Order: sequence, then structure tokens, then C-alpha cells
Amino acid sequence: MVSIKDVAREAGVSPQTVSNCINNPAIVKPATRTLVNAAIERLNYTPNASARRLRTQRSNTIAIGIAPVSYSPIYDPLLHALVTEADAHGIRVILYKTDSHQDEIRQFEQLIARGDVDAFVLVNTTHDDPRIAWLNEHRQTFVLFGRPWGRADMHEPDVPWVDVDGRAGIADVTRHLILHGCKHIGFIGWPGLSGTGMDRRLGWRQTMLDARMATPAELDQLSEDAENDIIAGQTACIALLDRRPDIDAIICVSDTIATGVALALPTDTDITVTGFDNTVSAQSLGIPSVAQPLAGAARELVRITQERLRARLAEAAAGNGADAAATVRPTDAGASGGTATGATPNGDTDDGKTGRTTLCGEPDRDHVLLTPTLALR
Amino acid sequence: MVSIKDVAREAGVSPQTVSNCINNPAIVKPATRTLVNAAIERLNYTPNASARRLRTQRSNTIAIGIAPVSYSPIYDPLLHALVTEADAHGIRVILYKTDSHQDEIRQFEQLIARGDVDAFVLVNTTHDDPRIAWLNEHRQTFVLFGRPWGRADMHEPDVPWVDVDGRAGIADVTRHLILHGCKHIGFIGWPGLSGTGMDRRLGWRQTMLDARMATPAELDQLSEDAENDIIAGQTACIALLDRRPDIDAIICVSDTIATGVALALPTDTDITVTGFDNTVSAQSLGIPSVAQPLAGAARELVRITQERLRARLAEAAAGNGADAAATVRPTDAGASGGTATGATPNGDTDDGKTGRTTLCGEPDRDHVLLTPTLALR
DNA sequence: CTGTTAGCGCCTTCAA
DNA sequence: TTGAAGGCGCTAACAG
Repeated sequence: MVSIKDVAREAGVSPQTVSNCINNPAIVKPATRTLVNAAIERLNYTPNASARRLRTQRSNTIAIGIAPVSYSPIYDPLLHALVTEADAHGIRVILYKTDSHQDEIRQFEQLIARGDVDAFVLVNTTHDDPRIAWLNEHRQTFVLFGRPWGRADMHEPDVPWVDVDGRAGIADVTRHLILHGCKHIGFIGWPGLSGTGMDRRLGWRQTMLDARMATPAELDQLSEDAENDIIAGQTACIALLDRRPDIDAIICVSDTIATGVALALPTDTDITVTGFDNTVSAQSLGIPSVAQPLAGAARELVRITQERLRARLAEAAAGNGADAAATVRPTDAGASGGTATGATPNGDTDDGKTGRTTLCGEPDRDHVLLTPTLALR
Repeated sequence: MVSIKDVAREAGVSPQTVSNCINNPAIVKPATRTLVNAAIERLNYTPNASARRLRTQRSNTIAIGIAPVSYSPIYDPLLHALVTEADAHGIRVILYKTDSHQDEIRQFEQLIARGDVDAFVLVNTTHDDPRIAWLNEHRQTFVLFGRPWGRADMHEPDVPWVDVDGRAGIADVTRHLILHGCKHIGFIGWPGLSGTGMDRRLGWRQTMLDARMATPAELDQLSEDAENDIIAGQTACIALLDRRPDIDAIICVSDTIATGVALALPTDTDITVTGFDNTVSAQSLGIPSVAQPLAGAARELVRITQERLRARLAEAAAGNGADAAATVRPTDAGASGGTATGATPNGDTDDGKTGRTTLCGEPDRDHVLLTPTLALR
């Protein structure tokens, strides 16, 4: 393995100058810099990560959990997006197993104690999640993918998250169908009080009401519940059509349910079916679907962890300085300005490029709701 | 962070003694050892991974790729199994992105140069895979999950792999159906020359012939091809039943196709459908399925990488010594004894516990074929 | 702007 | 059986 010394010798400078060329090029004289860079190129030098980590006490590594059974069809694409984004920042992604919350916390302890990780991405968080409490108690850096549904205040500065606005996605689908002349649009969602599920259903409900496509009483007729499997989707579809044979479109909360619906309908039907997650399965069946912007989500996940890490570092550095509070935790600005529900009124601004919705003009950089796109066929 | 010095002070010994307690307990006096262990416990000490890696020049890290789109429904469970097994050996798993073979090789270069990784798990390998050639040229340690189909010799010592014996799995299913009185057992497989697909089909064919359940001509009638989606499964099912209305069981090469078949059949049918991979989807539909032994596969993947790493280390150490060749590469023993096809005759031994099939009594530790289990409903 | 010094935490000699 | 010295590769602080 070629080390910084080899490069230094090759370029005829000291190891420190080589280091500077890499970590702080501005302070090196351009002539020397090109000299050194040429040597780096020639020797194909890459700094040793362990040595750098040991020296800087930063691992530049994000950890994300992997469960015994996949909790979502988008998990692999999410991992890929995260790895891609992290890679662009020189950050590695390491996996840890999540057999239970308790086991997961044990993994946290291990990873932290060994200095293997400096931030965590948490998935599938629940109301009063012990992992969140533990990480905050131990002053660790983390970010959730998915909102902490059920928390009284979803915009606490201590609990940053990135999520995809399922409600807006389903609202988009609904509007799209209305524009294409659909009159009686049904919805099949998940039963129970799942935050994600209720949020998506609300996207349909609200849009239907706003467009005066149905009365609240009619909406109840147009709505069905189904567990997340194909058979349940079929059953719900049949029940729905039985009650309302005039239906001309069915919006489903997931691609799995949409698959059941599509297969329950006669092949020559005019009824449009839509799904959520834009899985390969939905694609091969030609089902339009709401696609989560995973690259954008990954970008925000990495950004938030890095910003908070920086803030924590600054905080530590300012510990001896006097005016710590003034410069510290810039990411908290406006964090408490959000609403308890995380609602995103349609009138809010959207920067278009990232599809990020900002609340009330006061950007909350620690709680990011991304707008999904509609994958039509 | 608590370091080895803190423990040493706490226990009233030198840092080296603490180090010995951890890495070579045998040479420490029992009394001192318990003293030190108590201090470690009390301070909750864990050695810093970066420092250890820097010192030992071993990363104790395995890398596995993640593709933009999931190539298999078992990938998440595989990752979980791998992380679990690695964890038990004090090894970490890091992800790298695999956008193309060329990109993947670039990732290899990065990971190696930074000293982040000392072994790779390769998935989805193809005939004449450039990654395999590259890794061997650069003397890197790796192991494939899945056989290198299409290679002239699948038992080259340079190309170790772990795979699940799809043929045996499908043969098991076939025998099971025969035992339960099925007379006319159809098969729906993938079109084309996919090694995995052909192997699974062969499991059915051979078992049918051996049991005299059909003539070769009949087998052609009982066989269909389908792309790996639900609709194709439905279509193939209909074609099959059209040709052979007397069919009483349909074995499918995948759960996706099995799903299509199950949905194409009338609800009151007596025809049994089986799948492959035992996905949650198949489970919720009540489809019996062949389950891959992923924990066992992970165990073998880790074992092979570690053995080969050890061998490589010994080789390097013996570089100055004289009789290098004698002790080096113990894992190669019998490696060339396999057959070109990787066929596993039914009479071969099986150690039962791991479900591992050994070839001709000569264990080939670098080419492991695991026997899947049948998940009945 | 460049080089020297020192040390991150650990483990492998080798001496006591 | 235990301890002292040295260095893995890198970078922060300072001296030139």
C-alpha cells in the first residue's frame, strides 16, 4: 500500500504538504500543489481510512439497519440511493442488524464504542420509539427516514426526519384522475391507525372534497380497507365494485393491493387502478404508481447527518470558548415553527428541483417532506 | 471514549497486559486476567476499531454490493443473514454501489486503497464476469453467492462460491407432490438459458423421469416458459391447462410466477401450486415454496472469506520462510475434484445439520452447495 | 508557504 | 508473566 510518505518522496516535499494538498489545498502554493497532485496521480495514492479516522476521531460512516424480513419493497433502492449519496461525500455506509429494538440499541452501543460510526439512519420508527430516546440520551447523531407518527410534536429539534409526502402523492394521483374525466374514484387503504396509511387516505379524501367530487357520506362508500396482500386487494376490489358499480378508478395505498385489484378486474375493464412505490411488479403490470424520490431523500438524510455532526463538533469546540450558544446548532433555526400534524397545505412553496416542501416560508432543515412523483404508463 | 490506558490504570497494570488479555488471554496469569476483565467490564471498554485496523492492517470488514434495483426478493434477508453471521465473528459489513460492472470495479479500487475492506461478496455473477478476473488479478479475497454459471470449470480454486441447490429443492418439491398422489405435475420456468432457471427445471425433469411419471415427450407438454412476472405466470398457467387439462400440480420457478398461476386458477381448484424463495407474498397466498437456507449460506460465505484471508496471510508470512508451498492455501485441497457441471447426484453425502452437500466424499470447502428446505402450508 | 514535532489507540517485538 | 519501546498512516499545531 502506498502511503503519504511515498507521495512526499515522489514529489520531493514533506508528508505534511501532501496532507495539506488533500485536506486544505488553499494553503498550498499552486506550483507545489500541481507537483504533489501529479505524484498522487502517478502513485495512485488514496489516504488510508483507518489512519485518518484514528487521527481525526471521525469515522465518516453512516449506519443503517437491516431487518430479518424486508419491511418495504423500496428498501433496496433506498440503500442504493443512500450509498450513492454517501459515496459522493466520501462517506461509507455500514449495515447493522435490527432483530428487535433492544438488539438494535445493543448494536448502537457496539458501533459507537468501537468508533465505527458517527451517524445513524433509523427506519420504521414507532410512537415513543426507545431508539430515539436512547440516541438522544447518548448525544448521538441520527435522522429518521419516515416521520415519527404518533409523537405529540413531530417537529422537535431533537428528532430530525426525512419523509416522502404520501398525502401529496395520492392527492396528485386523485387530481390526475379527475382531470382525465374520472367521476367516481374509490380508495383502498390499510386498516387501523397506521400514520402512513391514514396520511395517504387523507390525500384522496381531501382532494375529492375540494374538487366537490363526492360528499363525505359518499366517500365512505368509495373507501375500503385491505391488509397489504394481493388477495386482500382482490377482496376489497370486489366489495367496492359491489357497493358502487359506477366506479371508474381505484386508488390503492400500495402496489401490492393495486396488483390484487388489477387482477380482480376483468381484462377489458375501463377502470383505472393506481398503486404506491412504483415497484417492478407494478411496472410490469402497467399500473401507474406514486414513486418515492429516493435520491432526494438520500441527499437530505446525508445532509442532515453531516450538518448536525458539524454542529455537534462546533459545540464541543466552543465548550472552552465563551459565546458557545450564539454560533452553535444552526440547524435548529425555525425547527419549532412547524405544526403538530406536519400538514403541508397546498399553497406552500416548493423549490421544484428537489421537490422539497418548506413550511410557512421558514425553512426547517431538520424536518423535510419530499414530494413524490407520479409514474404513469 | 475509554481507551486501553484507562483500563490499565483502573486495573493497575500496563496497557500491554490489557491488550494481551483481549488478544492472547492464554499468556496472562489468571489472577491478572480476572482483574483486567473486571476493569474492562466496569469501564465498559471496547477496543477502538480504527486503531486496531491501523495496527493490524486488517479491516475485518466484508463488502457487498447494492444495485439500483433489487435483483432478488431474498436480497434483504440475505443481507440480514450476512450481517448477523459477520457480527458473530466481529466482522462488519459495508455496502458499495453496483451501477455497472465497471463502476463496481472502481468501487473495489476505492475500498481496497482506503483499506476499508478485506473481502468481497459478489452477487449476480455472469459468464466471464470481469469482476472475478479483476479481483483475482489484484489478489483480492472474495466469494460468490451463486454459481458462476457458464464458466467451463465451475470448481476452479480461484473462484470460490456458495450457492443453494435449486435443482435439489425443486426435486424435493416434485417428490413431495408425487408422494401425495399427484400424477400430472407441470412446471413453469424461465425462458432462455439462465443457469439458475435451467438447473431448477432439471430438478423437476429428472425426478419425473426417475419416478417414471412421464416420458420425455410428455414432459415437454407439461412444461411452460414465463418471464418473471405475475401476468406471464397467469398466461403460462392457462396455456398449460389448455394443453393438459389433467394436470394436478404446477411447480413454478419463482414465487412471482406461482402467484400468477395461483390467481389464474379457479378458487375451488384442487391443483397444487408451488413457488421458490418463500417470500412473504407466497406466504400470504398460502403457496408452498422452496426456502433458501440464507443463514447457512451466510455462514459459508463468511467462513470462506476468513479461511482464504488466513491462507493469504500465511502465504505472505511464509514468503521469507522456505517451505511456503507446503502449508499455504489449505482451502485449495480437493478443489479441482469437482465436476464441470456442479451436479449433485442424489447419493452424495449430506451432513444434515448444515444441509451442505459434499462432492464424492472429498470436501470442497471453496465450492459449497446448500440444500434448501420446503416451506409447506 | 513548508517542514518538524507529536500523538490518535492499538499491537508486536523484545527485554526485564 | 509483565512492561517498555516503537510504529501502523495520518493530521493539528506550531516553528521556520
